[in-house]
Amino acid sequence: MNIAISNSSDKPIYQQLFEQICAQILKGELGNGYSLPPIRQAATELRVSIITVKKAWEELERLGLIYTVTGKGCFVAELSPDDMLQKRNEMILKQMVIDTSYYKSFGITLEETFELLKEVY
Amino acid sequence: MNIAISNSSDKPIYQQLFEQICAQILKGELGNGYSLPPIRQAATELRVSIITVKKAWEELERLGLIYTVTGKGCFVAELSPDDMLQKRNEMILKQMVIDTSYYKSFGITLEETFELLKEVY
Amino acid sequence: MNIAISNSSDKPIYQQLFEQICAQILKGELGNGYSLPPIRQAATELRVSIITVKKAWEELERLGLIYTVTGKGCFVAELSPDDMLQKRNEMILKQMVIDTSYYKSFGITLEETFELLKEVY
Amino acid sequence: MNIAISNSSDKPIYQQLFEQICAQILKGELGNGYSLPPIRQAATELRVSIITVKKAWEELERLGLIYTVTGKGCFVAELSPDDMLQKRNEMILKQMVIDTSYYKSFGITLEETFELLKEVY
DNA sequence: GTGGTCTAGACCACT
DNA sequence: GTGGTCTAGACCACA
Repeated sequence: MNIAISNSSDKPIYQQLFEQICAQILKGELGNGYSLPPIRQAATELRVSIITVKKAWEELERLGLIYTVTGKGCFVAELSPDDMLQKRNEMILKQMVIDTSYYKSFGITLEETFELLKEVY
Repeated sequence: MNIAISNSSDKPIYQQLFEQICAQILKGELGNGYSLPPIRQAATELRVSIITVKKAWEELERLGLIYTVTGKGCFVAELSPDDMLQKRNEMILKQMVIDTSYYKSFGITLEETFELLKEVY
Repeated sequence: MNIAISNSSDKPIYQQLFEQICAQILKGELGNGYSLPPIRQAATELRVSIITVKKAWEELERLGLIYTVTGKGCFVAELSPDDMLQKRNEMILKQMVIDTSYYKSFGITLEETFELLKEVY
Repeated sequence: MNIAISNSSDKPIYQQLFEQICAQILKGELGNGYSLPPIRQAATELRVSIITVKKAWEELERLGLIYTVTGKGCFVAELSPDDMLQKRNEMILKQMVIDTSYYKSFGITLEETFELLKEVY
């Protein structure tokens, strides 16, 4: 578990939690069947409420990235590398549709967007 | 004034207003010195609160895109095409830094990002 | 709003809330655009926590039965009678698959199930 | 003993155990006087806790489907085919009352329920 | 010990 | 006033 929480961010804490673990799973950093820390322990370590952790975990479960077994813990779902790549692109695309609609509202072309993107990377 | 407000969007209404007018100005659609409609009129037409319109106008003024003449109204600032292009890129870049940090958290490369971006456009 | 909460039930409160409002919407008792009571008011009236109401509302929104507008309230989505009927059957079928797997584990036939069902109705 | 345990199910494990053995007894698959495996052995084979098995066995005994002879083991009670059929229907009916109350909350008729039931079977 | 749920009260952004 | 979020502490069922 390597999570960074920012209180000053405009993103809700549970969202930050969700995104970071989601990214780690889809990067393959947390192997299949990996056991996530107990929500209470995670809450204490990250200095957030149990409910906040739970909300992030629930979203992960809804996406099929983890599964929880009552009384035992939460575990990373077993996904093939292909599944993971596809799910990763799905998530990024979904966000990209929103992001680009903003860029496009300024009348920017795809090529110009590429140019700016290169600067940022 | 050609504005589309969406209640179902997760963006606040004043932000939607701000972004759309901002884009129109920087695309050159609203010429120098163009007079924005009075706040009350805009609020009525768009069926939003006066406060909401005020907030959007204030943000535009803060960026130097419009200026207010008390008792007369709000007008589009006089910007050269170069100024507009630069300001446009500034605004897009600023947002792009945030957007790409999300993409990068998944370990995606610049090339892969290009690929996905093409799909979206 | 005509909701009955039971603390002794084995179902979580937010689930009871969700199911009852869901049923009322799909029965057409709450017309399109009907404004749900503010979560705080609902919480007070039903003597439950804000968070509990919120959780039920979230589930309703996830199913597309209501939509929330920050600062304004929550409203019943606009669904055609056909949409409602289909969604109703979807929900019942989903539960029925679980229920019948239990019946079938006893080796009961469809006809015998009908007989018992008649008794219950 | 032919039992399938699912961790991903929302039903507690002891409940799954209970239901499956119960069904097997009432289907007549486990004859009168059949000796259930010792708790420890069952726990090992099914990879569950002894406590979990114990809980399931207790529930079976409470219903009079098995009886324990201290120091010897647990045995399937002697029931006539009629007793078994009646007990089976009792158990199914009890669950059906709960299940149908959910269906009925959507305003569905008995006939419509039949239709959906046919699809599921 | 684990997850599942709930409460009461709080602060913030938006309209 | 509305929804959105968060905390701290609590009780329960399950393994």
